[in-house]
Amino acid sequence: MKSNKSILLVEDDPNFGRILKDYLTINNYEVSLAVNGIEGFEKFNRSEFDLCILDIMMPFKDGLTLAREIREVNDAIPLIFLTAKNLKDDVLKGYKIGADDYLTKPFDSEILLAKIKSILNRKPNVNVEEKDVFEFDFGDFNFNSKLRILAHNKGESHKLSPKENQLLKMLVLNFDDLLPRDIALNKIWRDANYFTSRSMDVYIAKLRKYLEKDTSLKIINVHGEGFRLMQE
Amino acid sequence: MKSNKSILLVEDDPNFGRILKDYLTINNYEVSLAVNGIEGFEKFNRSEFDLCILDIMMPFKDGLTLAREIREVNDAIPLIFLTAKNLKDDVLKGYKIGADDYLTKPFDSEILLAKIKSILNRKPNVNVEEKDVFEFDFGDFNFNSKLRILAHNKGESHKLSPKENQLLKMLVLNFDDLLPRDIALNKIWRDANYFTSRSMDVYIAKLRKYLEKDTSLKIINVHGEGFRLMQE
DNA sequence: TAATACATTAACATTTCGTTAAGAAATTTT
DNA sequence: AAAATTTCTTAACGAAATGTTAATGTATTA
Repeated sequence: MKSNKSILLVEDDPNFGRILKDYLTINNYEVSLAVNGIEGFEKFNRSEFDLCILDIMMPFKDGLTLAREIREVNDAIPLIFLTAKNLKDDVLKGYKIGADDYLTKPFDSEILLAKIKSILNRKPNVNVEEKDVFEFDFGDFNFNSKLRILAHNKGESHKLSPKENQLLKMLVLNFDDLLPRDIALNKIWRDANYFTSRSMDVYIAKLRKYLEKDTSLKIINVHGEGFRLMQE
Repeated sequence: MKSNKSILLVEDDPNFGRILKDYLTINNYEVSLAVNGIEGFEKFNRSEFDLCILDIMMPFKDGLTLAREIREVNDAIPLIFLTAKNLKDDVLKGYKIGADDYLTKPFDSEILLAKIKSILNRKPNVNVEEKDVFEFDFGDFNFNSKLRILAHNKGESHKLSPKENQLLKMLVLNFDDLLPRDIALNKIWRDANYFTSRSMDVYIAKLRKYLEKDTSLKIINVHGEGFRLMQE
């Protein structure tokens, strides 16, 4: 029975890190401890984790930067931040990156445990089936979302910016179907409001410009709902 | 921005409740405020919410008891608890019931907002239950209510507005049967009065115009009752 | 036939979208 | 670390889509 969930703990204070690791281990989690953001990211890439607990204040690479890097690779894994008391800004930045929760040090270990359980219980591994496809052919294009390259059959290639890339990928994954605005906004911009919505429109316009080399492809708007990439 | 999420807020302090409700409303949530657990449970059962924020300390029926009742009916809806001081026991009880998060009063409103967004953005909790049917064939038409397209077999497609779309969907779901006026009004216009009724008439007229490409289809009026989509 | 309910068109108000451009912010190059 | 480049956000504004209401006429019922 390997039901033990594994946790990546990144904490620069060795004493505190050790104690916390032991506490979590006693409570049947498999814990990997890294002492800074750089080591944290290496460990993250080397194995699979169910949850990350990141101290925000760390030398070399802080927890927020690490979180951004992790999010680029994995947009689903739950993140919990540890922050010194009253650093509201850090907390909000954390949520903006896509944190699931935060705790202000010093915190109660039982509560951390409850949070971990709560977070892990509600996510029975959502993205299991979603094997990460990153190359697509549609219309006259070949699109590699890992290299962020959109190549036209008989034309030059185009490098895509991160946002262009994510948006196009979501459109392609929903080819001929609706990509709801809110879903794209919450996934790519991590917030759905007037401004992010305007920003998304700008990116739709950019993508339309790229795609117009194949006139059979269209990104059409469904008013009030979202966009649909289709071929006529 | 449409598709506002709705929140049930249960808080016995009327001043605080009012302020919090207003704050959330400004931030585009639809908030229903209840002043105690009893009223909270009634409201919960009367309509659909995306999230509940429950004060723990309340007269008559406290937040934890209310949460247990809610969980009996709905084991997925996110719950956030508000607790007065650091009443660790309450917090742990809350998580045991299946809370998603908690905040200790006084708390920062921006952080509450970030938490709400974080919880609501990991969406797949909500729509797991019923896969919505959204494609219909009737007469010479194919109707896709997700893309809001009404396509004629040998003719062009028609884009439908949200209200046209909802109304046609209700008619189709009641094909050959009566669609009562107030049912449609309450569902689509969220209110049944003289003006919404006139507006519905306008939309019935629009739909009739679309459907007249297939002369066998009719939307007939049942005087004083409603409408009936039928094929003769 | 009077009262009520329904049908249709058109004018208007509101919301959402598309696009360009300016300038922040981040990243890369020098 | 300064400069150049790329990426992203925000503003502005016109265009398009949507929704409401008024006005007027027609059908149904009592």
